[in-house]
Amino acid sequence: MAGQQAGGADSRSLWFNPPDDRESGRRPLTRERVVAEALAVISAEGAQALSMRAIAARLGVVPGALYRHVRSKEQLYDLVLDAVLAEVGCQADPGVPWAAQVGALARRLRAVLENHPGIAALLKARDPVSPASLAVAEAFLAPLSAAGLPGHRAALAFRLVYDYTVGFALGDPTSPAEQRLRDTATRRELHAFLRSLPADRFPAVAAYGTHAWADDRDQRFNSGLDTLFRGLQAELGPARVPSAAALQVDEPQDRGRRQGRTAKASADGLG
Amino acid sequence: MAGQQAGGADSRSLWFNPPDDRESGRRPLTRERVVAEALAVISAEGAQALSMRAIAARLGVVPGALYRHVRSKEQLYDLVLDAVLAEVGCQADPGVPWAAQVGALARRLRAVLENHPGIAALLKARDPVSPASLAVAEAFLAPLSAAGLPGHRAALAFRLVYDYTVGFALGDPTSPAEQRLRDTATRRELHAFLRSLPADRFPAVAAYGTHAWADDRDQRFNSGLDTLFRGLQAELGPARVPSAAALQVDEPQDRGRRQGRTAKASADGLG
DNA sequence: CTATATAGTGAACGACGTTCACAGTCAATC
DNA sequence: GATTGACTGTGAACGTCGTTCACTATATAG
Repeated sequence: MAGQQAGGADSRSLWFNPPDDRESGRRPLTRERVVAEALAVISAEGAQALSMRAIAARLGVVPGALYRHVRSKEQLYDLVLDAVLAEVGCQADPGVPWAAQVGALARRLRAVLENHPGIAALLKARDPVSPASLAVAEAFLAPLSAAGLPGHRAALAFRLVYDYTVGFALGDPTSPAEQRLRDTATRRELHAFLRSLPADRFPAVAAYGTHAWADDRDQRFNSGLDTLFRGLQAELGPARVPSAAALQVDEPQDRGRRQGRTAKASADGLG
Repeated sequence: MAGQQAGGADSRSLWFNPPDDRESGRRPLTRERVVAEALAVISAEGAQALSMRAIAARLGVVPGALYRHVRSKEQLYDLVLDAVLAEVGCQADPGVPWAAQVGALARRLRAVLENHPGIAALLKARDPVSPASLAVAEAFLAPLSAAGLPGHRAALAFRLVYDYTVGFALGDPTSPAEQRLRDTATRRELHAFLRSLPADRFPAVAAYGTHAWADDRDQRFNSGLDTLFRGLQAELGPARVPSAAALQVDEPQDRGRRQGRTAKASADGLG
């Protein structure tokens, strides 16, 4: 909404349209622009490189100017987190089994978090209750409770999947440690080191350790989600356990239970 | 390696044991003392309050002096992480079912992490391969593979439980956000806020949200662990499958196992 | 045209990690 | 016993950070 005060400037000098505000110039600062630039810094150089001075420099402004639009760096963190979480699309397709819905959401959440390196740490450390975070929570809770989990259980299941996803995204693939593992040589070195461990003291690590540290992240994440869903499914009833590998394109299972138990849960106070 | 140069000092003067260093005096700095003081700062004021200058002040020393014993704050982080992980007792009781072993270990890990506020974030962000972290990995992997999970699966299961535990500990109960939730008034406020959400946009959050944010942490952690174990059990097969593959490990490995300095040397190598 | 609100400036403050020339101390050597 | 030399700790500095504050420029209202 902050667009067009350009008219005033135009009327002032007919001859010379200053190269102006069109794309980069003197466009006035707004909170949105500050947050957007913060996101740009994070995407480009990671959250640990986010400094007030860097943002100010990119905006062609002196550091102190930012404090007209943002109370503190802490508040900026909250705004940034909300903006990032808003990038998770929260529309769901109710025609699809619960595990597929929740799985797709978790995958989107992980993708968004890993596109903003270092943001997961902030998210976990602050855990703000913001509009976007509520939308995410709703998107998780709806299919879980529609699947038949009573309210309390649905909330626990949500936190389980959410904590796992954020926790996973924290081991961020652009961190120096993970980056080094991308290099085949260091990977070989790590393998060799792990295998060289004394077999009487670290037998399992020596044997399987390489999978635990160097395996493909996608596979690890999806496998974890599958295990998690199997556990939730078992909780849901001894019915059928869907083969979880292909949950993204599964056949519809049973629909029409949406809005089962909404009324009940409002009865229980806090435990 | 750094222990006992005291012998030399003793032999030097038979008559007079200088009142000295007994408790506080001029005792020389060592890497261990620096790390220990760092742990003390973290336990007392959290990891975000850990500064070189704070450690130096507590040790009655000028900041630059620390750099004689520690290359950088980064290296100090690695040393601190190893020291913290070493506090997780890794001796297992092979007589109990795998889920009990893994569960007990995960609970100990969480307890240790939450006793050092803010440490989980460092652990996740750095994920060092240190002596103590190898010991923890071994303690997780052994019962899992002994339970019949083939090596690859055991490694994935270990990472799943480990990532969940560390991720959970990250939402640290001493953080300002969680601390505020301890206060009944703010809790009521949060409840009221959640229930006041537009029921057409956030029905599930309005109904069950309070469990997701304000429920007891212990209950949440244990419930998550249970769900997780159910998932792993399902993966293990409806009946226990005694896979002959990895059973060498279910023999008690090393009962008198003091978790010693064995692999310590290699820690210095990777800093 | 003047008065007022406001967005941005420039300079500073204190805390941080880190470096470096120097001084103090002790063991071994000449 | 004096000299050397290796270390350990000192004091002061550098550059960066978040944040504050008195100021100036600007744009609108009366």
